[in-house]
Amino acid sequence: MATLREVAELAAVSVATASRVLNGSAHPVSRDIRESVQSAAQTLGYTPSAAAQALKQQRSKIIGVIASDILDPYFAELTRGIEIEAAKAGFVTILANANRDPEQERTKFRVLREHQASGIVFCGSDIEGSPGTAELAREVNLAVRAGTRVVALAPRGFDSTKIVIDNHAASYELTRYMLSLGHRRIAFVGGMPGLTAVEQRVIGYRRAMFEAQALPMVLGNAGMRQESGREAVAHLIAAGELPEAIVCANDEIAVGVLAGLWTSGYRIPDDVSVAGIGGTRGGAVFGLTTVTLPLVELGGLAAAYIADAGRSPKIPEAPQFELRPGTTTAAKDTSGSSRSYGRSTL
Amino acid sequence: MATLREVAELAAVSVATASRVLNGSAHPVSRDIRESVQSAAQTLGYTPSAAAQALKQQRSKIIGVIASDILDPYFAELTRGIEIEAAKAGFVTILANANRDPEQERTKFRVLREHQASGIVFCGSDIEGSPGTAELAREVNLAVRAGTRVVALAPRGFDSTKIVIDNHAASYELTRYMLSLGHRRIAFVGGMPGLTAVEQRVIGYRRAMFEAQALPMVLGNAGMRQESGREAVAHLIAAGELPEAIVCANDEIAVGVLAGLWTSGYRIPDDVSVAGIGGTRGGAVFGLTTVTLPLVELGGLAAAYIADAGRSPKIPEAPQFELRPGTTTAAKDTSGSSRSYGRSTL
DNA sequence: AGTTTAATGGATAACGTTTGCCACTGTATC
DNA sequence: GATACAGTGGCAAACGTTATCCATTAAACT
Repeated sequence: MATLREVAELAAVSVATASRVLNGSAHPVSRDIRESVQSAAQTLGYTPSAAAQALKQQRSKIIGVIASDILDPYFAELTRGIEIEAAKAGFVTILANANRDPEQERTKFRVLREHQASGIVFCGSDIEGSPGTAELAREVNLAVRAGTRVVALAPRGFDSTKIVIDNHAASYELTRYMLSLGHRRIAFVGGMPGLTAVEQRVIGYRRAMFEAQALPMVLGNAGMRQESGREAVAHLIAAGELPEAIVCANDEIAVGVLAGLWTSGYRIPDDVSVAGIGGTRGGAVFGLTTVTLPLVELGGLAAAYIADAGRSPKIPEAPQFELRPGTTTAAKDTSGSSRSYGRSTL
Repeated sequence: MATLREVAELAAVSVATASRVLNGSAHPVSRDIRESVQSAAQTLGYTPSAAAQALKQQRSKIIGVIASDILDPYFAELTRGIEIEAAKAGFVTILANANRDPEQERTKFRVLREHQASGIVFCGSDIEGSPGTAELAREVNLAVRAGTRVVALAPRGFDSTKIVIDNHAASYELTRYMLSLGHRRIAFVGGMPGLTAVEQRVIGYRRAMFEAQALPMVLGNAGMRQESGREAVAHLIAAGELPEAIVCANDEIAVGVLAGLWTSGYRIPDDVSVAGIGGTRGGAVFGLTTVTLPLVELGGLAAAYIADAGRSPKIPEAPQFELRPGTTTAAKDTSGSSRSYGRSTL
C-alpha cells in the first residue's frame, strides 16, 4: 500500500502538499502541482489509511449499527437505509447483532466506541425489565455526553437522539381499518412481551378495540419471527374458532400466520383477514395488509444525521407511516353495510 | 476517552508496561504491577483506540463483507454467520451492499481496504459479462497478492480463497428428488441470467431432467426476489397449464411462487409441488422443500479463516448441503409406483 | 520605496499504540 | 568470583495522517 510520503516523493512535493491535494483541504494548491500529485497517486495506487486519519482526527468515518436480528427484514431494511446513506457521505457501516440482549448490546457498543465510530445507531427497542438495561443506559449516556452521536430508531430508555415511528398510532389506525371493514372479532398476535415497541402496538390495538366496543384478544408471546405467527395460528386453530381478522405485531409474524392458515387449508382473505406492521418486502408479495413504515428512509435519516455532525444539529423528524391495504375482505355478515374499503385483490 | 498514557501515569508505570498489561503481550509483567495497571484502567474507563492499534500493527480487526442484497435472507444468514464468528475473535464486521454491480463492488472493496480490513468476504457470485468485472478482478488480485485475505463464498473469477457450495450438485439432487416423487413436468424458475451460481443450478437441473428423459423448462429472468417468483407463476398461469412441480433457483423465489399459487387459489402441494434452494429461515415456515445450505456456518468459516490469519493457512472445506423435504406430494398418476419419499406434511 | 496582503508550499509536532532494544535486578551456573 | 541468564521494566522510534506554524514569493496597496 502506497503511503502519502511515497506519493509526495514521486511528485517531488512535501507530504503536507500531497495531503492537501488528495484529501480535501481549504489550503490552496496550484493547478500544476495538484495535477502532478494526483497522477503520482494514480500510478502508485495510493489509498489513504483510514486508521491514520482516524487517529489524527480523533474520529473515523464509521457508523455503528446495533441490530436485534439481521434476518428480520425490519432490521435488514433499516440497515440497508443506513448503509446507503452512509456510503454517500463516505462513511462505512459496522454491523453488530445483539439479539435483543442488553449485555450483548453493551459489549457491541463498547467495541464500536473502540473503533471511534462517529455515531452508533440502535435499531431495536429495549425490553422492559431486562437485566443489564441500566448498565447499558449508563454507558450510552456517558458516550452521548462525551460527544458520540447515538441514535435510537425505536423507543429507548437512554438519552440518545431518537427518531421513532409512532407505534401506538400505527397499530391504532391499522386496527381501525380492520374494524371499518366490519370485523369485530379481531385478534392481535403480539411478539415478545416487554419489547417496548410491541407493547405500544398492543396498546394502540386495545384502544381501537375499546373505542369500537369490541373484545380485544391478544396472544402470542414467543418471538418476532415467522415461526411465532405460525405457532399462534396453530394455537388458535387448536383452541377452536378462528377470529375474523388477525392483526400482527410485525410483518414477519403476519407472514407466519398466513403460512399457518394456508397450510391448514384456510383461504385468505375469505376465511380470515390478516394484517402486519412494517411494510417490509416480505409481506408485499403476499398482498399483506400492513402499515408501511419507511424503514429505509428512517435508517437513512439516522445515517445522514450522524454523517452531518459538525454542521446541522437539527434532529430529523420521523417519517410518517402509511396504511397499505392488501388482500383483506370485509366481514361477511356486515358486508356492504359498513363503510367498506372494498376488497382489494392482487 | 482515557488513553494509555493516562492509565500509565495513574498506575505509575510506563506506557509500554501499561500496553503490555492491557493488550496481550508475551512480555512478562509482575503480578502486582499488572493488577495496579488493570485497576487504573478500570477507574479511568480506558478503551483502547482501534485506530492507533490498526495504524501501528498495519492491520485492524475488521472483516469486510460485500453482499449483494442484505434483504435477501441468503445474504443475511451469511452475514450473520460472519458477524458471530468475527465477534468471537474480537473482530468487527463492516457491511457493504453492492447490488450485484461490479462497479459498486469495486468501490466498496476499495473503501474496505482503506480501513485496513484484515479480510474481505464476497458473498455473492459474479455475473458473467457484466461490465467492470475485469477491473474488479484485477484489483482484487492485487490485494490478494499484497496479503489481504479475500474470501469468496460463491463462484468468482478472481484469485481469492474460495469456499463454495456445490451449486450444481445441490440443484441436481433436488431435481432428482422431485423426479423420484414421480413428477415429470418440472419447471425451473431461475433468477438472474448470468449469475454464475444460478447458471450452475440451472445446469444441475437440466442434467437431472436429461437423465430422466424429462423435458426441461426454465423460465424467469428477473431477479432473485420473491416478486420474481410471483411473476413467474403469473406467467405460467396465464400461459395455460401449470407444471406438476417447480424448482426455484433460491428460496426467495420459491416463496414468491408459493404466494402466487396460493393467492390464485391453488393448493400446495396438492396441485403443485414447490422447492427452493438455500434452506433459509424464510422458507422453513412454509414447509418448503429445499436444499439447506449451511449459510451461517459457511459465513463463520470465512470469518474464522480471516481472523486466524498468521496461524493456520489451511483453507476450510465448504460444508455439505442437505436435502430438506417439505410439503411436496407424489405425482398423482404415478403415486405409489415410484420410490416414494412419502408426503411429509408439517 | 515601503508595507500590507494573498497565494502557495514546507517543516514538524502531534494522534495512541506497539515493540525492539537496552538496563537493571536477582539467581543459578561454571 | 566471574559469567550467564531469566525476569521485569523503561525509552523511544515508528505507523500514516493532518494541522499549526513559518517562509517565500508576487501582487497590490499606501
